[in-house]
Amino acid sequence: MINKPEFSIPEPTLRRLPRYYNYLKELLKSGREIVSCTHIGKDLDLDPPQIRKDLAYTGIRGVPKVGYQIEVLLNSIEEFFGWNNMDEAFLVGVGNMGRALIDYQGFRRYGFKIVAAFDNSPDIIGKTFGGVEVLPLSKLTNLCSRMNIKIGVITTPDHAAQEAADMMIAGGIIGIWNFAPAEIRTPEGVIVQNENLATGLAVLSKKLQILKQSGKFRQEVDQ
Amino acid sequence: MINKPEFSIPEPTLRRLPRYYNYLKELLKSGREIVSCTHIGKDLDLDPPQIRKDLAYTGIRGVPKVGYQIEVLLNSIEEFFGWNNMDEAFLVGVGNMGRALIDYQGFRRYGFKIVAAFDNSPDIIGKTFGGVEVLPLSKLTNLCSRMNIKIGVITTPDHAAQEAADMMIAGGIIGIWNFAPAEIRTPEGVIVQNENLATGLAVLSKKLQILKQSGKFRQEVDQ
DNA sequence: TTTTTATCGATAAATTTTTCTCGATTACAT
DNA sequence: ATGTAATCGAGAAAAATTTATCGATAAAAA
Ligand SMILES: NC(=O)c1ccc[n+]([C@@H]2O[C@H](COP(=O)([O-])OP(=O)(O)OC[C@H]3O[C@@H](n4cnc5c(N)ncnc54)[C@H](O)[C@@H]3O)[C@@H](O)[C@H]2O)c1
Ligand SMILES: NC(=O)c1ccc[n+]([C@@H]2O[C@H](COP(=O)([O-])OP(=O)(O)OC[C@H]3O[C@@H](n4cnc5c(N)ncnc54)[C@H](O)[C@@H]3O)[C@@H](O)[C@H]2O)c1
Repeated sequence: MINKPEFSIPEPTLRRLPRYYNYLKELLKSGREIVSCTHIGKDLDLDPPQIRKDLAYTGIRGVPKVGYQIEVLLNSIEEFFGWNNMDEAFLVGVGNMGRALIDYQGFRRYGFKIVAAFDNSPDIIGKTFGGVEVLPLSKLTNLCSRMNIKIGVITTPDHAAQEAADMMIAGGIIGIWNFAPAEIRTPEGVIVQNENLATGLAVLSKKLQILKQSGKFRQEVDQ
Repeated sequence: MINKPEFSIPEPTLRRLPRYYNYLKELLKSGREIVSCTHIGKDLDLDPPQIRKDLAYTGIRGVPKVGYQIEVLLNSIEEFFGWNNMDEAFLVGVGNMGRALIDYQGFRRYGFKIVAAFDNSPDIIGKTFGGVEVLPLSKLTNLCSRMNIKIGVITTPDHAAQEAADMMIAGGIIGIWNFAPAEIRTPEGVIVQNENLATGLAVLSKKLQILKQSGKFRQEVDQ
């Protein structure tokens, strides 16, 4: 890897934490107030020491023989990710996927909200989805810097992804959540998070292939 | 990890391969016929030896000083994943995300096709999206086993995910691609691939947070 | 009160994954 | 032809991550 930031938190840990969060949120809802790593491990099919280590990254401490208070744990994860202060984002490409993301309220929990959407199709410009009006692409860069938006979501067709990224970066965006299966070139200091759904599909189908060949093995898998 | 199948292929490799594939497909389109790992590494910001090792898992061999023939490489990856023979899948929960997936033709490339969709809402049952008619849930299990479907996609609300999974499994499904951020309990021999989008979002926002604090670092990130 | 048991934190060991090294191979230039 | 440079494959080394171990602690039981 040529470009590797100084990251003290292991990325696998970073990826597991939201899962714990969801799980704990449900657990709290179900009436439980305290939980141990052993218990979590059983439900999530993970090793308790790993869970303990992951949770420790958020700064939390458990009590021997007892475990963790779920509410405190949830707060600790929220704090760790900074989900308390909302990140406002722009989205480019209001097709099927774009609309799904705009409509979806579930990301609020993670301090994430799409506040404006852009498209180049006259058929879509002017329409409103989930309370967000679709604006012409030409307004993207300017509005972006005026509103001081730092996160952009790309849901354009693949061939338009680079162009969308360029406009976002020109507007001051430094974090791009890219759903197009396309490589985006960006200057230093811009983070691209590729959300390539085909990856999960490929992993699943390969595992299935192996399963079919070599006799049954066990379930469970993360993203 | 309690349940760990005998997997000879590293999962990170499995996750990088579709990315190579997309990239190489574009490269071929652009007129290039041969490529070296050094070249790929520059575009994808990965180390050449790693790429070489990843590609070797598909059984391909390169030529020193030259590299790989892109077309052969693409075939090798297709073969490796078995993308040549189509996997037919069922989908449950025809909301925003479900419709996006049904409409999307891009997964054909990976030997994946949604052939039937199910919902419990009378408003949606009977409608057609992307040539796929929405059927009532009650028909799922039976049709599933009759058509010998092995892969199911869950895009229901979180609270309905387990129920959907149970019906799928009753119908003989052994691979579940789950978009609901919920834990699904399955019997042994069923593979669950969780596609939790919040994971990517959390990783992005955490990296951004670190970036903002500790001065600029570099871009690039995979899913 | 004392013993037993579950769980924690810290650290060590094992495993997995990435990165490096080096000899071999091939194209291209001299 | 011969030498040079780019790239490969295989295996070693390094780094990261996961898993195991162990003493400490607190709750519950005896
Ligand atoms: N739909 C899915 O399930 C799915 C799955 C995996 C990946 N993706 C990827 O997500 C992206 C969007 O997919 P989709 O299904 O929503 O596609 P879509 O065709 O439904 O939507 C694309 C939208 O982008 C707009 N657009 C086109 N060119 C543009 C440009 N230059 N600038 C701004 N907007 C532009 C179009 O007007 C349209 O509204 C694609 O890259 C696709 O590969 C989608
Ligand atoms: N939309 C997004 O961008 C997004 C992002 C991340 C995760 N998700 C997850 O994907 C899932 C679907 O999201 P969505 O935005 O498409 O929701 P949605 O509300 O648009 O669609 C849900 C669909 O499921 C159907 N449904 C409800 N109960 C059902 C049941 N018991 N059996 C079968 N069908 C049932 C509903 O009729 C509806 O058509 C949710 O779990 C959500 O958390 C969505």
